[in-house]
Amino acid sequence: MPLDQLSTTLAALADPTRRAILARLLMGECSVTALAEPFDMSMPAVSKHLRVLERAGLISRRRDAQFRHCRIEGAPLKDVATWAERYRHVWESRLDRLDTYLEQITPKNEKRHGRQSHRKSR
Amino acid sequence: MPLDQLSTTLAALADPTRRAILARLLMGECSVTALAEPFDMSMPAVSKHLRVLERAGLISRRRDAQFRHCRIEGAPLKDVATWAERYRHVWESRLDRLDTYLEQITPKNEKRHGRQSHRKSR
DNA sequence: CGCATATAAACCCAAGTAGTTAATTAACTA
DNA sequence: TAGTTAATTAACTACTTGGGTTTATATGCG
Repeated sequence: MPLDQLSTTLAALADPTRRAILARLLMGECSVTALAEPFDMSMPAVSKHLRVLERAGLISRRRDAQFRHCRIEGAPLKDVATWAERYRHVWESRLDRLDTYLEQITPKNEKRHGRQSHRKSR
Repeated sequence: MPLDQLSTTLAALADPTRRAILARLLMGECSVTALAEPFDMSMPAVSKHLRVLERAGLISRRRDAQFRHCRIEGAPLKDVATWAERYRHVWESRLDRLDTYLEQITPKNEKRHGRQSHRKSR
């Protein structure tokens, strides 16, 4: 039930066809037919993917005669990058145990971080 | 249909509950019960979210007595950040090149059809 | 052993998604 | 005006997902 913007964006990106469409749009605007060409898929299927991308704000469309030209929009991608950056230290640190990281920010706490009062027995 | 790793990761992240779980794990390892506490949701529901996160490689679990401690894993998040970086110039360049391209194919009396205008004088 | 706690598994259900083909709208062209 | 092309909408099927309950399993303790 992704109601928030970031969830909508990530859901839209969680499909290889849609990411391929975005990659194609990196080269410039494109009509729907041209976008559909690389895929072994009917036009309506591509059209639905485009609607998902548009709803997520990842593309915009404009009419040009009988064509609809699609264009990539960067803002939601920036949100994704910004969100992921929060976790940079997780993949950059060589720590085997995040406990060590925790101790850096809460030095006096010897307990585990759960709020339950059970003590470990080993 | 996400068979590839990145699609699986993005699908797992496209849920606010699961992102909240990851944010919580940023503070350190945590039992399932402690992770579930902030959510108005049954334990099995949380357990399912954890399974999705684990399948995506975003967390790992270890048994500790009757507890399962969850730990965040950074590698898939790095993949997301790396993927998004490909599009950095899209959100940083304010689409100068695409504007130029647009002007080539449509004279300046064309009308925007949908969203906010990215047209700017520069 | 018997009970409590922690978590997972199995099953149901409603809603969403991804694809299809067929029909429809919109715009150009002759 | 009719015909062609571009793209979307409609109607349908199959599958997945996120939630719920209920049941099962594993561990620790008295």
